[in-house]
Amino acid sequence: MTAIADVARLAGVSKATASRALSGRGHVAEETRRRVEAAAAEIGYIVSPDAASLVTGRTKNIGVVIPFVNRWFFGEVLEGLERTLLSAGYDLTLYNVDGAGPDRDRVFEFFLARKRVDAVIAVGVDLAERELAALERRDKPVVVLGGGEAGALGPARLGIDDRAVGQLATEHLLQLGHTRLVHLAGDGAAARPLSVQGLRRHGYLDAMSAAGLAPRGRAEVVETEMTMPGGYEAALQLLGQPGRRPTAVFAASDEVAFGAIRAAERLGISVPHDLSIVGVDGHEYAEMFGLTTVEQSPSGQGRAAVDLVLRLLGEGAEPDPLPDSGAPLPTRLVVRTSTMRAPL
Amino acid sequence: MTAIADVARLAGVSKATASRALSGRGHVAEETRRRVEAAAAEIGYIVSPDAASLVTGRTKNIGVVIPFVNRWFFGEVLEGLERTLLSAGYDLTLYNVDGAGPDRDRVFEFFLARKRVDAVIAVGVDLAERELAALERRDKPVVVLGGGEAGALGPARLGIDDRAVGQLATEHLLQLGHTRLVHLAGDGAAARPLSVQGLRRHGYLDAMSAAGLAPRGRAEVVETEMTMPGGYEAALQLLGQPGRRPTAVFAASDEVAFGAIRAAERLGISVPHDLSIVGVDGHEYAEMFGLTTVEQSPSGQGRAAVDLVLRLLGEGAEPDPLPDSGAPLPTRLVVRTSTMRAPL
DNA sequence: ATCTCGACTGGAACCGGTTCCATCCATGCG
DNA sequence: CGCATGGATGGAACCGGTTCCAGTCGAGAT
Repeated sequence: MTAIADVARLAGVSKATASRALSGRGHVAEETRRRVEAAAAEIGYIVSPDAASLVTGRTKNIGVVIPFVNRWFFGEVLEGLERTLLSAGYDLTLYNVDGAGPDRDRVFEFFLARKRVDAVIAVGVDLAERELAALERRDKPVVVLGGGEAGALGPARLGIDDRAVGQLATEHLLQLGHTRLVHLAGDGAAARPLSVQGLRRHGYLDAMSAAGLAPRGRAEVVETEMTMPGGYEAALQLLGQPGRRPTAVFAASDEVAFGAIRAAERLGISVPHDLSIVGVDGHEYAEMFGLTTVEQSPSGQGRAAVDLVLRLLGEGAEPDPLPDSGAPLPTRLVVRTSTMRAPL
Repeated sequence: MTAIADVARLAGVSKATASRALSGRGHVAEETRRRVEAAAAEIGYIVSPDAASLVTGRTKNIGVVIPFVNRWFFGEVLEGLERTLLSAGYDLTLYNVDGAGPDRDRVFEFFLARKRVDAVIAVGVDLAERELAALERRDKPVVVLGGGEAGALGPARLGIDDRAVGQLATEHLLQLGHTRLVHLAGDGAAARPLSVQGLRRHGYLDAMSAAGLAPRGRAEVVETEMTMPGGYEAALQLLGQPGRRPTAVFAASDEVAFGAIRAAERLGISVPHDLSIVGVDGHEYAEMFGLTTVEQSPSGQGRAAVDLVLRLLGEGAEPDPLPDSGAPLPTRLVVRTSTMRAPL
């Protein structure tokens, strides 16, 4: 119902002219345009995106692959993506994919391979060669946000410098005079050195050895799920044992740090007097917890990813070839009350 | 590239037959089907959803309108929706809309009005009359999950019985002998009695007056944002004042409860000895906090919403007209260590 | 042996737009 | 004044499928 032919008839013009008038492409007399627009408004006409994309080959729809929606970082990124895409007139189709498995294959080989999305933004997922190849074959631009090897060939990458983040957080603790540190790392930090958690761990180790600590890998690293309960359990374990406790903890994410703070309190260990804790993310709740953290802006990263993908799609009149590509997104240390000078 | 015509040519059949073979509609000889499928596989053919939906009128795509993605309940619902839709072969297009404003209008009047989604699932948003009408006019089924008036006309509704939840939580505290209760309600609980927070508040008030408490509205209700910092600030305020403190708090959500627990600890008030706290949601972190709560299953609700919407779209061979419609989704009280008998 | 029926297949219309191409016409210029 | 130029418009092809309709053919019924 209410196809463009109806609009054309009502306005007394041809389909071709109606299409030009409404889409703004090509030459249409000002008065004709007005007539067509009036006709369209009168019968409540809205273009069929299907029909349009069938011929233009563009869907104005971006596929987003994301492993979690319920972790703060990912949720923020998703919101940033959505808002930005929406205001650019794009739809966002969500694919919640984590780990491997048939579901994941189905997403890449069927859902994303169809002509329903113009491009793909992958947030915090390591794309397999095969998956990338499948997308490239249908030549869909891919933007990867977070994790992975920066500057590698293949898809456009975007993200903070996680290794620098690990260094920065660790150096903050070292400068406060701490020498007994522990890193609560994310699962798989050692096994996947190029993952977010792997890079943060690497930065931690760098800073430690630069400070002359832990020459033979004695710097402690404990891996745990990057959630609040993950941090809680790990810290309970770590701090509950008798013997020399660490005086400072670098948590791989703010959520882990929250859990650690709570565990410390539970054990009667005062933060920051007995234990300094630093996280990374700039979580919404960091202020409430008084958490010192390395802030990043996930929603800003979402925005940046959209800007990049739209540029790859040739939107926005191509202001420049491809600017500042490669430069990591900004982070900054925010000192609150969870860290202090080490006890003598 | 690689249209169905190519497949047909390669298999030596007509487009019509190729289409029938691949979609499984109509009669095709077994051997022909095999040939067509082999041809499709050989050239890596995948149907164009645009072309298909242009003629069938169905997009196999559902629009989801959700106000937050970064609150636990909503994130879980979203995951549930996504997983279920995916396995039914549907895409999920996300519209992150909260409050009012031009963005919201744009979503309803443009994005959702186009022929790009078959139906709409609205999670925790109050649809305006006008918005509903716009969708109905393009006859798109609408399923509303959470909030609003149950059993009302218009869109299909689905959700837990929030009033009963409020009652249940409150009765738990009353049964433990508490008489000085406070309800940490969500923003707008009093102003919008049919919202989730409004109904929970109502249930609380019901239980209180049934117990003979607060005959003249003396039952305390404090409104705050339904987040952890929201609960933290409100509880700090509430518990920090001198004078007779409440001995029990019913928090409108687990996140609020977590904030309240933390505030109490900060003030040196022991939970549960000095203060009992009960929440609602069954948050992933509830166990870690030892929080007594009224559990619901947001991801299960997402699943249920998808089932309902697919039934409205006439999928699944219509097993029954419309079963158990109207029955609220299940909840249950889970007692942990944040509540105990009132001090004498 | 003829008729009927139903499985199987191909031709062609159609979904709703966009865009190429040709035509028409009013101007600007030599 | 003739002609090139370019804006405005319409006709028609096309994007890639699905589906209606008609036709063929073999098997079972009469």
